[in-house]
Amino acid sequence: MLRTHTCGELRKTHVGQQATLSGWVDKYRDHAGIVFIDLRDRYGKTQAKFNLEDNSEIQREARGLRHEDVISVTGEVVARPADMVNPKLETGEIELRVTQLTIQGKSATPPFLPGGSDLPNEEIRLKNRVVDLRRPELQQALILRHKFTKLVRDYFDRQGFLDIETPILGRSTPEGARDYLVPSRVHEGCFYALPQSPQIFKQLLMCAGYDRYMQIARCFRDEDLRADRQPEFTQIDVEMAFVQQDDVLEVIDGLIGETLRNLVGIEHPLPLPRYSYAEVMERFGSDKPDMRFGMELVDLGEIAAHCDFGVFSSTIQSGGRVRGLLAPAAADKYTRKMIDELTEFVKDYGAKGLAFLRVNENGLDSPIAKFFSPEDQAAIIAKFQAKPGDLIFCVADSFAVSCAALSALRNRLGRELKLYDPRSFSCLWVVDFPLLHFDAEDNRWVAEHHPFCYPHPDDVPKLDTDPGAVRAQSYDLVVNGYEAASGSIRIHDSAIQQKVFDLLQISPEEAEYRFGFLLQGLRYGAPPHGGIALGLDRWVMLLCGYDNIRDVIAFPKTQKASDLLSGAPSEVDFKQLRELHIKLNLPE
RNA sequence: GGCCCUGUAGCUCAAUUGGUUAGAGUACCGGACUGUCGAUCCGGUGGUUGCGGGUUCGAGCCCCGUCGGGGUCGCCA
Repeated sequence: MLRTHTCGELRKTHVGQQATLSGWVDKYRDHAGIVFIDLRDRYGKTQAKFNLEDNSEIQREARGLRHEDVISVTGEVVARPADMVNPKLETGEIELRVTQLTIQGKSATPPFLPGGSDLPNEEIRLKNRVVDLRRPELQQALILRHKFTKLVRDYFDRQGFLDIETPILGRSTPEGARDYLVPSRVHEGCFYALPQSPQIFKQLLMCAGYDRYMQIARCFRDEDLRADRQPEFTQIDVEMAFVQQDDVLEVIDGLIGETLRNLVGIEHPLPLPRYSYAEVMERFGSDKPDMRFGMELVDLGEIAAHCDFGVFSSTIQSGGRVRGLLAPAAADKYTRKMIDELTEFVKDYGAKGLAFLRVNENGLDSPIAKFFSPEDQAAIIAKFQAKPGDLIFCVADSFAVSCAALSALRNRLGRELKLYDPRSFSCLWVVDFPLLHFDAEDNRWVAEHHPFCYPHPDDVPKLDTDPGAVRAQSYDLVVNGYEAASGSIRIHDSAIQQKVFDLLQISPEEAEYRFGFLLQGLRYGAPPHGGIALGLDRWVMLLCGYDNIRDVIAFPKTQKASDLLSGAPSEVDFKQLRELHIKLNLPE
């Protein structure tokens, strides 16, 4: 071994022992007669000391060491003089008095220093990912990711789940996200699709009798990226047979409890609270509300309907909603200019404007206050339970727009007003999603989750009469405002499946052509089953307290889905294309 | 596809708002220094201001286009 200990390991108890450490030169301090090297590996840092009197040859060599050189050093672990202890280092009570030095790998001048305080921009970091990955923050994130996946596998193993792999090269299925396609050499003109999720395969495994399945599965979706979305990402994929919705939620409750307890030391109350989709949309305007703080939406419909403010009253008349939220003690914190900025912000979500009301000792102070009678002003204050110094924002629009605008505003205000501890966790289930929504553009019903999602038993009759009111047996796990998992009970009854296909305007022939292999699986004795998938990258991001998943992925892609390190995607040889029967037809 | 932010030395940033030779810290190179830990001190190298046009006596700064990076809306069953 080229080391006897790691760079995070040595303590006062090792004093007097011989030790060999290997690692990267994090910092060097050259005093001519004495040279200090902070040697770094993923376990920590240890100071190596090269004294002229100990060995002049090695000491001279040490003076040539530079950042990121890889070296091995051997010597005696010695206690530092009391006034030379470095409390910032775990190993700060000792140092290694070096008598042997091997330069294992000299480094070219690095583009930036992993130990530096100024972080370069992300483009530089991604192009030089090897250097970036040496940063302790990134190393800790990947270590936590490992601990999480291990905890997940152990948890499901204890519960009797089998880890089974499913194909990466699959069949393109319609609906859902855009597929990544892989051309077939053997089958001219045919393509595989990379899985958006192992959805159909895990259902087939249920039909095949593997009644508890889990997999940490890579998924691919060719859609635009976000801070929490990569084109390839990892799901903790779970499916269970002979279960109902409560059974799935219970298993996941246990996993979440164990995860938060073991990885971040938080006892989250269990079972996780459950809210209906209708309730969270009404109270928070979002199907993934951040419950670390309150600031619930308040309905002003009654007052708006009869007030003199035309924007409000006409919205109510045309079937829209007037709702608002209260920013506590924010009246002085938001100047008119800042409120104008918030108005622009909500316009991104379709709102046409943002009304605001400052609450003071005398009532409401606002350009629109004059439209409200003293009684209505008092009623508004009462509804919001407003106190002097508070600031009320209102949006008048369709239900959908008021939800989108106010929930975005709520998240922003919660963050800006520091209404919650960013290290805290708030997890909840959202259940009873609608099964379908009507796509006005295409003039048809579209599955909210996916076409195999079982309707709520009480709502099955409504499939014929009022499809929009049918609830699904589907559920999302929401953590700090992120969709952290999503799943459903699946249809295993071919008559109901047919009914859903009918609503989705998928003909029997088309269904057979597109999902024949699933329908065939369901035909030969299908058990009731359901499952869920957790977004692994998002979970690790949340556990780390980060706000983008690139910092928990070793080699992530940019917003344009390219890998700046390897240069993917790239052009390929004409020969490769010819073998695949592909002719390029590029835009001008 | 839309909107917003961004690109100046290897890296992090500045440049008195259009004005002379684009600066600083750090890294790198050379020198001094035997207890530093953001070592210190002295000196030095380093720039097609992402790229291409335009306006102007004059552009890092203004305009148009384009490329890269980030955020977001649409999109993501």
